[in-house]
Amino acid sequence: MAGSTRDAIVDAATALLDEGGPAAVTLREVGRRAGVSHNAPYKHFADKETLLAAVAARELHAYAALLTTDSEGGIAAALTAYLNQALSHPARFRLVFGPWTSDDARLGDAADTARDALLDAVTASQRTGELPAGDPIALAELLRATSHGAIELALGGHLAKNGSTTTPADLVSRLLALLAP
Amino acid sequence: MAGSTRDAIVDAATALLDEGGPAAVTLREVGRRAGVSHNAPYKHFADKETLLAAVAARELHAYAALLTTDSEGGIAAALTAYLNQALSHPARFRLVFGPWTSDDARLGDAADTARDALLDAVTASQRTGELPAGDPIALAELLRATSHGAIELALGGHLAKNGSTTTPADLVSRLLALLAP
DNA sequence: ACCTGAACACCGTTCAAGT
DNA sequence: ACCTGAACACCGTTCAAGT
Repeated sequence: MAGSTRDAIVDAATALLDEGGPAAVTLREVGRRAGVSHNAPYKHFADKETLLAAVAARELHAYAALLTTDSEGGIAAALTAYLNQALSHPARFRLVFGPWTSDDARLGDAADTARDALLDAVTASQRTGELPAGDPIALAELLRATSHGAIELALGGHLAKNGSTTTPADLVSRLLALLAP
Repeated sequence: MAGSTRDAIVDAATALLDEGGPAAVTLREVGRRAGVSHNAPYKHFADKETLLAAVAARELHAYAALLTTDSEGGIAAALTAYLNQALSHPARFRLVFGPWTSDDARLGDAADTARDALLDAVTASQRTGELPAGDPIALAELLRATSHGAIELALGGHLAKNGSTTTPADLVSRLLALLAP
């Protein structure tokens, strides 16, 4: 079972992150859950940050897969899948797009894969007329910015305040309506 | 000098946050810089999180002030000021809109003040015709979501990649152009 | 009311040693 | 090649005591 311990470590770290945020991810508890000693992770990852980078990379690949699968339903379906994944795994979302001191190569590659998947969904939707012509990169960046901001505001409780019942999906829908040719 | 020690503590925490991110804000270093012992902060704040909440509340008031002052130049000027403040103090931005386990009352009030200031800028711009009629709250939320997402992507290095030179200001400008009546 | 110094529990990381 | 147990430095927090 090559990499079985490594996988168990990443699984444990992801579960702890989901349960209690970054503060709950201690190498001691990770080791305990993975059935190894508290410093066995150092045989697989340089340090805690590199372990978290592996968790983030895995999540970025999940985003890429979602965007690819659901882009057949157009950009609206792809973005809906993106929002759902982010909102149901908030700690992972914040980890992925939070501050990274070291630039792990795997993490950068995973980020590129997710970005490319969104770009493909945008160009496909331009062909079907769901989105207007023009630079697809700029279009993808605008869609992503609004989606991320909506997610962040929702996670922080800054949305749906003072009688407002706005959801991230509402904000993205409105942007798509503005963009529609 | 009532509150002088307290101010020195908040100042030191803010400076450490700017210099090295949240990890650099240790109560021991805060105390050292403020000229007090490493646990004097506990006489002014319940714990580290409450101290950081004070830093965040202060920054939120700065956002509110910027939005109020520059809203005379219309929503474009107000949002430009917002982007500039966020991009020049990235760690504070992430602290303010990051995950909060406790809901400090001061922090909630400060967030409301900033949100109201943006809302005022929006309604003013609706009067001058810079923004279309319609629910100003929904409009403010859309503008804020796009601004926040653009800031987050820029801070994470996900913008201006692969030959793209997009800035947060570009994305917000594009949204404003789409919204213009 | 505000502050200090010692102490405690916990965590990331390193090291010598085992298989 | 992978893992363990002891050890070190550092941090948040608490406590008894001082002014």
